[in-house]
Amino acid sequence: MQGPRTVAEQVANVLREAIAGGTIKAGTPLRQDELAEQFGFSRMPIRDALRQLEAEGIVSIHPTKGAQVARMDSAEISEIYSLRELLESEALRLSVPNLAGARLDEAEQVLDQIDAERNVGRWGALNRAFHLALYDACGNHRLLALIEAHHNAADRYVRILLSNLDYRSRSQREHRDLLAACRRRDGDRATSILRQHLREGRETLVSAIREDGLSRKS
Amino acid sequence: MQGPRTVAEQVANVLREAIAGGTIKAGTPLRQDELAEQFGFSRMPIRDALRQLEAEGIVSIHPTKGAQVARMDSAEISEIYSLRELLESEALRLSVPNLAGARLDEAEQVLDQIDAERNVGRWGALNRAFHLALYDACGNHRLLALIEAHHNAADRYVRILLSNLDYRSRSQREHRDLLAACRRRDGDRATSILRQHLREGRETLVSAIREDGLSRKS
DNA sequence: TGGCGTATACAGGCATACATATATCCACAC
DNA sequence: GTGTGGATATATGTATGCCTGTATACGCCA
Repeated sequence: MQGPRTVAEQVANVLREAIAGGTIKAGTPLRQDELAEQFGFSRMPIRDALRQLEAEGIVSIHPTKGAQVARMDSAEISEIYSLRELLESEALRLSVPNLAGARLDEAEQVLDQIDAERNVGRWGALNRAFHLALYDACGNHRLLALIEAHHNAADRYVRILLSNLDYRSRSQREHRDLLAACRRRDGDRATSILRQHLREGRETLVSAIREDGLSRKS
Repeated sequence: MQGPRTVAEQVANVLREAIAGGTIKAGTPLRQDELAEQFGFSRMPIRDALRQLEAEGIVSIHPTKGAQVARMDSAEISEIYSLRELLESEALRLSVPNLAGARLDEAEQVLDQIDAERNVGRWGALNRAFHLALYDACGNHRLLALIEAHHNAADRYVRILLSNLDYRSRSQREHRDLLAACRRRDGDRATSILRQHLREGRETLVSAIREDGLSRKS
């Protein structure tokens, strides 16, 4: 696994992280000239990067009007969480019977890291790593790719969730319950916990967005 | 609804149709300057078009190695059909209670068009139109977008299916059964028919690909 | 004779330059 | 004073050229 081979990929990675971390807010116009100057490259690789991010649903591009960080209202958040529930419960169901013990140990280590991690910015990535580790043995690469894409799309909102300490500790309890069910090879129980986990995440997030007025459509 | 606003979109549409229709076979390298000369434009909009098609999973791009029409082996076809089963049965389940009678009439007209249509190239689009009409009232735009994306990705293989007259007549019978269940608002029966419909499609396609040796991985 | 290194050719990534579309603002007419 | 039309500015879309990386083939050395 080697790093990005093209400038466009590097730019896409930096922008994705900046957007997920909240450095660049939703609705911010992403001007090609501006970004090109900031990154020290020409507009071409920036164009490629923006197209890639558009495909990931992180930015939206309108011809001749340019790109901006995709705005999401609570309805879209809700849609993404519904899809996560559908996709991830299926992946988990397929994965549990094939999950190697080593993979479960890895997942547990990730949970310990989350408990120990003090840098808020890392929680999003660790949270994703935990979930993906459990689905890894599902045997459907495209399903995994879809799940990862939806994690990316919702990442900056998940980080809002995780910055809430109450939610975070409850989330960790559910994570450990989920892991235990996987160790028992109890796929039904595991998917049930996962669905509940995601439903709570959606509800917490939607109400947080509603009251903070983060929701605005273009 | 206006046509493509940029050259890149036009090129992407033409390439997508050419690939879906079998004019450009799987594994064919898509060279930028070659396509640029054929289309009469420069390489830049062709690059943009290829990036977009890559995002749709129709072509695969490797840095410094260029783009080629994505090869799919029977395992990937199988993955796509599993995802279609998951996504479309959920969409149908959500949609059935809200389906307007007018939408069902439209779907029925599409079925009549399929029976009447003699141009094989049109069947793929009509088949997609029928399915999407049934899911239209599911209320989740992202789910619909995912379903449409998977239809595009598998389109050229679905056309192989539909060129088989036996499969096509059986498919039409299932389509009409499906429509009838929707009219009765019997969501459970409808999703059951849909799952069976997709499973048969997958099996027919996988065995057809296996014996025709269409499957080769890069 | 076989394997490794180098050279050459080809294709894609990136930069620079030019064209075009859209939005905004100002002026003029009603 | 308001509305409309045109001009201008700005940002994106497109064209072209150069550079770099990779693959392949040939030659040399072991």
